[in-house]
Amino acid sequence: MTTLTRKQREVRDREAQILEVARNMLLEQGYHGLSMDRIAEALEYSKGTMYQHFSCKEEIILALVNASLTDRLVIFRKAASYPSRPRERIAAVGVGVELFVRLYPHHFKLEQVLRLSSVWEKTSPERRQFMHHCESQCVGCVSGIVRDAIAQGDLTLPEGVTPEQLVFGLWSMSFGAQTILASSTSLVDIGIGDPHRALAQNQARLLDGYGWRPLSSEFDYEALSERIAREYFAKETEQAMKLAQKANRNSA
Amino acid sequence: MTTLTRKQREVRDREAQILEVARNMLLEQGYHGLSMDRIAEALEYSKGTMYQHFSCKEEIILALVNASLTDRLVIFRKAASYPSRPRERIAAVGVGVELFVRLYPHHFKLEQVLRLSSVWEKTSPERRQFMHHCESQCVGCVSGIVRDAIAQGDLTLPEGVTPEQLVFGLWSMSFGAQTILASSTSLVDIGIGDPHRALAQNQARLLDGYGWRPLSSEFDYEALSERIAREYFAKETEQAMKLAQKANRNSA
DNA sequence: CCGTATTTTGACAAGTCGTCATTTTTCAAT
DNA sequence: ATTGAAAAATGACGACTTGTCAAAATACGG
Repeated sequence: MTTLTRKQREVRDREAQILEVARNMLLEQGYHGLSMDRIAEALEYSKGTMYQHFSCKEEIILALVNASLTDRLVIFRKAASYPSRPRERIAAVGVGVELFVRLYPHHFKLEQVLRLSSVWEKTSPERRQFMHHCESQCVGCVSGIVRDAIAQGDLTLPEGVTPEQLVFGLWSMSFGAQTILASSTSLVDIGIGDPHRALAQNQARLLDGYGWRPLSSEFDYEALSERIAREYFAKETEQAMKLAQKANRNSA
Repeated sequence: MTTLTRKQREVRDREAQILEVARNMLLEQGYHGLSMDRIAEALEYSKGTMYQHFSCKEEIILALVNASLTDRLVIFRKAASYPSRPRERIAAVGVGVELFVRLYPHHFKLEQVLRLSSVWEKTSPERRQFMHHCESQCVGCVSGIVRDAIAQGDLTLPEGVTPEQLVFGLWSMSFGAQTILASSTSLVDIGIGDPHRALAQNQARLLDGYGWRPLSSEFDYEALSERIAREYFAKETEQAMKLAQKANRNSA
């Protein structure tokens, strides 16, 4: 397996370096702050070499997004395998998403850039496909849980409503909230003190609205989430903690 | 009132022309397709003149967004004044948003661009403030309805849940769905045939989840929405129809 | 008709991206 | 070691940005 020549290893490492530098540039200086010249300068390579790794800067952005999306899928799969009633497995997905957001605080900013048509259109079919794969697998994880709930009699969807429609509800709410969060300075002004909590509660209420049992009033939702985070996602939670501490230290 | 010199009128008209040209450019060629040079060329003015109207292209984008946002606020206010039970007034807001989306199909694409930090940061405080004003007024409209519902006994929010939190739920879901819609080619692949309908139903279920009466099962939600669109928003609906026809003609 | 005030202009500086002919490096075969 | 062909790295270049500003064109009151 490890039959990579020194050259090949060098190339692979450099790719990682490019992504690392690009991520920081994007984070610190936004989309316009990302420039091929400056990445090359930072790594002490020429611009031409950069273009041997990525055909344009949009490809770098998509590569970054795909990297976090890969990890998100791992989290989704683990959450969907949480050995419990479907309603609790959905809660585990919610916990997973929150952990993901904490582990990749930049992800939604990048995804936002990527969704611009003039950025998206420059990306390669290969990377696009990979992204779509990750996305549809994530949707599939959740709709699988929905189907299990129906099979077990915990949930009955009305005529004409598909599991995917319900998943779309959770997805759009989560995506919307995270995007607003990532790009809005002042959510507190409007009266939302703890947006993550608000999101979790709203999602729970959406499921309640579909009559998915047990209803959020029938069990301690917060306690469950906390337990899932602490026990089932122990490793990820710890990692997120460390990252938060590091961020604190840097800002201090 | 009409004490504008010919010169002043010229200037005002030109501003409208700039926005018109810029909107089409953005729509047809995306963010990267918008260039000051090309706007100037299209209007047969020099670039310098453009910069007398807008200090940068980001300002143009925000001006466009503010224009549609102004109309959105009008729609929200009208919807909130729908003379009926709060639950139906909320439905009217939903109808209003859908009409808005149809009247300004470009709005969410532009808002998406605007939310990029590197775009937002270049805009002027005056225009930012105007946008925030529109947004908080819209949120205020909806939270007013929520408060009315509580006062009338149709809705009881649990301890620690504010009306704004519920509004955040509706907002994030709507925003998320519209953004996904505006930037995703293939929602059908995932199994969402009619996203607008799916959104409306999910929002209704969210309110059901909070126990806001009458529940969506207790009245014909679709019929109500249709009636509101046809009767209460007659003018706007007709306008949207015309726009759709025009779009069809153009694509044919 | 004149002189000032305002508006318009487009050449310019500084900065992008992506290309591609040259140069440099690598490495297997001698 | 030496060679020479293949692969990789380079950076000057063309074509594009945005935003500025001295100079030219225009407007307009007296």
